[in-house]
Amino acid sequence: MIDVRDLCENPEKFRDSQRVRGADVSVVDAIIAADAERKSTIGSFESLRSEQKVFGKRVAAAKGEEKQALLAEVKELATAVKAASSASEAASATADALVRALPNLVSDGVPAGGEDDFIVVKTVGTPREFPDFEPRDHLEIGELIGAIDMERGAKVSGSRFYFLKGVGARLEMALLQMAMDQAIAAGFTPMITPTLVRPETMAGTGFDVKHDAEIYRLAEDDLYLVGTSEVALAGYHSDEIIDVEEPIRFAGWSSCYRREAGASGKDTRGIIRVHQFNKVEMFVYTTVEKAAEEHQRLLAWEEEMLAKVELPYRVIDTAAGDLGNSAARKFDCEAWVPTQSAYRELTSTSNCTTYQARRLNIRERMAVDDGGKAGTRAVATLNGTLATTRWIVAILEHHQNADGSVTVPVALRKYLGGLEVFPVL
RNA sequence: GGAGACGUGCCAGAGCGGCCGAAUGGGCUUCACUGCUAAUGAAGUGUGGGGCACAACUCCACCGGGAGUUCAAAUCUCCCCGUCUCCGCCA
Repeated sequence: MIDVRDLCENPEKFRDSQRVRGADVSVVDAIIAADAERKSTIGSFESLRSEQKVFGKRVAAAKGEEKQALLAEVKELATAVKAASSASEAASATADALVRALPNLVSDGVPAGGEDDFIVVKTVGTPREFPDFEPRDHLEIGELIGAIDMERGAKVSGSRFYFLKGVGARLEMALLQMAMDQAIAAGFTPMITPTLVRPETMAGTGFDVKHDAEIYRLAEDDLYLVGTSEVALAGYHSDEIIDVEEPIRFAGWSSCYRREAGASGKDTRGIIRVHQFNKVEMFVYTTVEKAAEEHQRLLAWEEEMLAKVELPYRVIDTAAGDLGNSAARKFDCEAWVPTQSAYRELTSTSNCTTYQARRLNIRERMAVDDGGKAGTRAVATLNGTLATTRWIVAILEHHQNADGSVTVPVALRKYLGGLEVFPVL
């Protein structure tokens, strides 16, 4: 969530942010009003409560008849306190709900508009031409080399489920391992995270547990399957005061689960859009001041991975309306998928500034000059993809040969026992 | 799955209806002492929120989380979460 004090002091900044997102501007004023109401109800509760406490001391000191008289008198006050208390709780809850529903303040420079209004930051490499043969799509190749079995995935688990088999399974492990190794070399702490989390953790990361159709729920246990290890990694330091003098960098390895509820009919072929996949995700806790430059670093690490698998790609600066609630800015790396003649998202890195940290109550201690009191403030969080199952799509298609075999990118070979080609079976 | 114990501040650990935001010890910070280190002494040392100038000051809330009893709850009751111990069961 955002900083309410900031919002009350600079409402126009937040209205602008809502505008570029194409979101409702009036909520800004609704929040200001709700916050004023919250303050006024807290004020009346506190003065009544204070009065009650003073009275309570007199009751404790008194004896016999005098005590009985005081008790009779204070009972009325007690009901008034109770009423004021519930009024202030209700007002706080209302204000809180409004604030939590407000998406993050969009960073300066983010293009306005929706999904199609992104800016291409740069394009790296050139899409491969296929002058000598008609390229096969990743599923056709995957079946030829015995890497992907969609049919049996559907038989066992339903649509959008699959088996990775043989070189397919090996490729995925190689990819993720290479991502982990790169992260570790860069100073990240490797993490294998829970994939079922509590509602508070889900909500803290910015997901709406009740309404988000993407989330798998285990109603019986009130647990939620994560769509990314970001959720668990953000929750890791919840309700803590941490030291982010040096950025805390985690590389999370986990399976990810997505219902893909709004995507029926979209990307139905192959493993480009599936209910379950694996991912290595970078997650960073840092200061607000350092967040933007860290964001660039995350992007650079993603590009380093893309270079290793030798794929042409472009980087886009996602438009405000397509940011999601938590992000203030988001860069996607999209690799060229030959049979679709399109760039498809392989990585996504978001700067969530203090949005997630506020929801999850993750703070840092501020520096003090002399022996005075040290305050706290929310940290910034960022995340970015290093590798996912979807990368297999681009790798198989881009590196395919005329006979259906696939040349293994050089950097991956050492993770595949030196294998240079995935042969047709 | 069954039985029980516990959950307090940075840590350890008291408190078990009002005198408790919370003893005591350790840690940490500052100051003093000291040739340096150590030792010793003194003071300070939570978070969030309201009033107010986001100062001083003052008030309110917080003793795992939530609900309740009471004029009053860290302290009593209930629910949830977590930790530990024992028994059973099982990859």
